[in-house]
Amino acid sequence: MQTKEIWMAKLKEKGMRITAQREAIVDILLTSEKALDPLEVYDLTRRSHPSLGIVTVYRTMECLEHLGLLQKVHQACGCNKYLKLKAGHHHLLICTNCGRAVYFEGLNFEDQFEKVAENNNFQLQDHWLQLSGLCGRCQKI
Amino acid sequence: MQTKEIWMAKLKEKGMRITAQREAIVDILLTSEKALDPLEVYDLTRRSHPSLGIVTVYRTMECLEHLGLLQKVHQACGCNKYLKLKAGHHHLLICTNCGRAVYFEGLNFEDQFEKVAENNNFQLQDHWLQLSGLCGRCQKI
DNA sequence: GTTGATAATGAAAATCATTTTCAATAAGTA
DNA sequence: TACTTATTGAAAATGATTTTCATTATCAAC
Ligand SMILES: [Mn+2]
Ligand SMILES: [Mn+2]
Ligand SMILES: [Zn+2]
Ligand SMILES: [Zn+2]
Repeated sequence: MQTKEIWMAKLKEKGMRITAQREAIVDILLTSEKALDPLEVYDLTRRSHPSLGIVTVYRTMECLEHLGLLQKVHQACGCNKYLKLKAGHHHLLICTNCGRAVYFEGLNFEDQFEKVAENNNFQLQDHWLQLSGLCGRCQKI
Repeated sequence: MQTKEIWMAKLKEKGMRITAQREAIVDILLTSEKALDPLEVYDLTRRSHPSLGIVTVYRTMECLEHLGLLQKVHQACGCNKYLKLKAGHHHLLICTNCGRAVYFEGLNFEDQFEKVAENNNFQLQDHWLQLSGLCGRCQKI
């Protein structure tokens, strides 16, 4: 099953209807290599679906976030950008020039985080790690 | 020299004037154990300075950020909160219940971050690490 | 395939946070 | 003290997001 089919199935599962607008928005989000904000999604989606309203973009993205398919990404350029979520435990590497986002794994700092929390009398719940730099393409420019 | 004196001196250094409003806002920011957004600073400062306008809070906080005295903190509850900056390289541990923020040091992952970036053909520029959990006081409630 | 209940849509209005404008005021230097 | 000019706060402007609501479209039941 393709990712898009999985996403649409999840929508259906929750009793939501499959509409042309939702399909178009999902297409954009699944294709994008970088996190997008609602206005960016709106502009990109309108190329193929000019009558789309931005309200529908807001509603659809919020809904996809609740379904665990999109996640919010915080960057210097804004905290209202969303990226398709990858299953499992990962962290992000983001290009400061073009915004390309890459999930990476392999680092495991949990124990050290636990120790720091303990030292400070905190009960650790979560952690947030994000790397930023220039992606391959953007280094050459 | 007290921290407040250092802050006021930095303002003066940049040709800015010392006003009662700025002093009151700085008092609140230096006293707070957690990151605050402009509206919170406004409410807290108005207790001692009821005629204060919120525009002045926005302007003062932006200015303190540019001076490197405040930093923006990103949290689930909002990305417009500011915390007094600590000199040197630190990371934050934030209570998800009360917002208390603690700087910690001692962890050094730079080499591993470098390696991850390299593996992904990125030129590393920065990293962002933040831990969250329940602080000592909030665990007991 | 029709029908009907109701979820979804988009335009417009409302709301909320932040920024800009501007006349009055206050800080700090001479 | 007098003067220059940065600062202030009210009000207006802006920009992003949310709400409202009449219309339309989906999809399950016939
Ligand atoms: Mn991790
Ligand atoms: Mn670090
Ligand atoms: Zn790039
Ligand atoms: Zn706490």
